[in-house]
Amino acid sequence: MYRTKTCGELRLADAGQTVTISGWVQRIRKMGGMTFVDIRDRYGITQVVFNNETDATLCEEANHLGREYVVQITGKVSERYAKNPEMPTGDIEIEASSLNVLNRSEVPPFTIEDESDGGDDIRMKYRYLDLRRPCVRRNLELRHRMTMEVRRYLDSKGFLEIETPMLVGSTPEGARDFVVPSRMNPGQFYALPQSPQTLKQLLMVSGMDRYFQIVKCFRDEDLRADRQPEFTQIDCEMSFVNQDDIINLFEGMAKHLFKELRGVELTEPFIRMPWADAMRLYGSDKPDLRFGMTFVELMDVLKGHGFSVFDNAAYIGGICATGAASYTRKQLDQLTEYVKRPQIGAKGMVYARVEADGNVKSSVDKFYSQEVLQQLKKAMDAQPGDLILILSGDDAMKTRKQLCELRLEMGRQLGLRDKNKFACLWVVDFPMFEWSDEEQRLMAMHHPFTHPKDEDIPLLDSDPAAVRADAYDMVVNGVEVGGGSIRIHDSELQAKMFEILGFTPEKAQEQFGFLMNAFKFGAPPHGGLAYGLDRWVSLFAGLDSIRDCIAFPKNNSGRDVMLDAPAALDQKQLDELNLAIDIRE
RNA sequence: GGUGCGUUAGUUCAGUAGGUUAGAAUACAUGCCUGUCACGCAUGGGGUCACGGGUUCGAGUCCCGUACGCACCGCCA
Repeated sequence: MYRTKTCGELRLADAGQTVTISGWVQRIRKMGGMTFVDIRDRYGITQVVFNNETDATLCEEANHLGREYVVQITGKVSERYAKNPEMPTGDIEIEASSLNVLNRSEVPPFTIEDESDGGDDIRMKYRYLDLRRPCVRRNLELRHRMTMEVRRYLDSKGFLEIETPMLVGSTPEGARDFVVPSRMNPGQFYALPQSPQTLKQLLMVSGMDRYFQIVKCFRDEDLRADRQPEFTQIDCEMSFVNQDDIINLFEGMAKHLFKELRGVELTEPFIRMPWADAMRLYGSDKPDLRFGMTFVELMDVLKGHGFSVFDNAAYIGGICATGAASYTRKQLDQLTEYVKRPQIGAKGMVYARVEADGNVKSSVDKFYSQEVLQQLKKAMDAQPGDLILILSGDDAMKTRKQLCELRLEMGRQLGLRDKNKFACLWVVDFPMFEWSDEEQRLMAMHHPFTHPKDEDIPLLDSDPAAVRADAYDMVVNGVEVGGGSIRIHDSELQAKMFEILGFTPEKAQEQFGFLMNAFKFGAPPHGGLAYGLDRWVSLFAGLDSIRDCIAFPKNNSGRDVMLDAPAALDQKQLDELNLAIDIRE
């Protein structure tokens, strides 16, 4: 038997017992005649004491242990002379009577403790050591608890967990596919699923009624802190439901997760904000509602006073930063530089302070009378001590996105984006299509299986860009944590959708014939939603990157530096797969 | 495809205006130490300053390029 107790469970009440523990050497403290060794396992750290007077040979052995040695220790649990209130096991120690080195360790490339890692590169190369650090391990424990709660919740609602294949066909719409060559079908390729979207719809045609799957999805696109090429979705689909049914059920799940995993009771229904409002008030389809600072349109107030930048602008929008009138000229210049960065692209920024006496002092005073500035103050609902920041531009949507970046930055600077505060909402009524400059055609904003709003179906022919969809995203703290839609279940409407998206009937049949055929055999009305598991865990754990809650993530370049993947194939493998490599410049 | 920041001891970092032999902490090794828990003290080993080129009498330091890492834009139905 390797152990009778773990390193996290012994307490004062256990004193007097003889126990055996196994674990890794965290740290050794040699005091001369006695030696303390901290032993770590997944459950905690327990101090073992070796005493020269009790057993000189054993104590000498302990002196030659190294960090991360794997050891098995038997001894008597005893109350410490000097207790450590910082440790859960700090009241006791084990007086060692035997020491068994189960495995030695080289000196690790970085010390295994919360405060230090070797930097991202070395952490990932030695990820198995990184995962020994409690702060990283806790993220995986949270992830486990979340998947368990998801299964518990969905099972209680009658969902069936059904697996769908990882080797599927490539689809043209959406992200790039990862492809897998078929040895038995020379020159042909599988693709890894970007999501089980069409398969889960087919399960609805099958009458499965309620499906879910905690499933890996694959997208061959560039990475970000919140984007990995393989990521995990909590993928769900339901039959005989409308948008409200789905939103209510999954809002319930979100509240269940908040309660069970964060101890946060969310009693109010989540706000349901039309996409158009989100864009108008926050300049984003995933607004961070932890703070206000909503946009106010100022064209009526500020145009026509001789300030040509505003007079020529199609859109002028302002935000009011409460209490920020004390911002210095330098801070304001830095903000201006921030919004002028190429990634944001604003031309400039105008600011106005509301002073203690109620007067407004702006960066464009020479164009505006105090009377007009008072109108500005009123429009912004600004109080003495507040700071008004204004952006303008030719293109309302682009300017709103710039203002959105400014709002988020101000929120950050004013400490309004507290990781322990949560603001949840649904963004609903997304547009059905968006124009792609690159492809010179309309693209599905959500995906091509999304049902248009019934009242907008007549517009499909006359004004497709104005059609709204039965699509919805859940947004928490400015993060899109999930999204879904009611699907089309009528093969004719689906065919029409492909037509608008620029598919010929032949192409549509070739790519999605299996789905449209299935719809001819009694497809029920259905819809669903997918939550991003990695993003939920990151949100609850307060992580900056989803990498930290994935056991073995890819780096910024999509590489696994531990496995050194991807890598070239040898010629024999290429031959078997009928592949030739031709790398272009 | 693009922008920004970074790369100095095993690790985390400092390195002044371009000037002798590149420092600190920590880790590691050895010794001392019987109540430590970031123990302490002493001694010691450890560096192709990412790589290549350039400017200069002289480059860790300035310039150009490359590689790698991170963040972001594009992209992500």
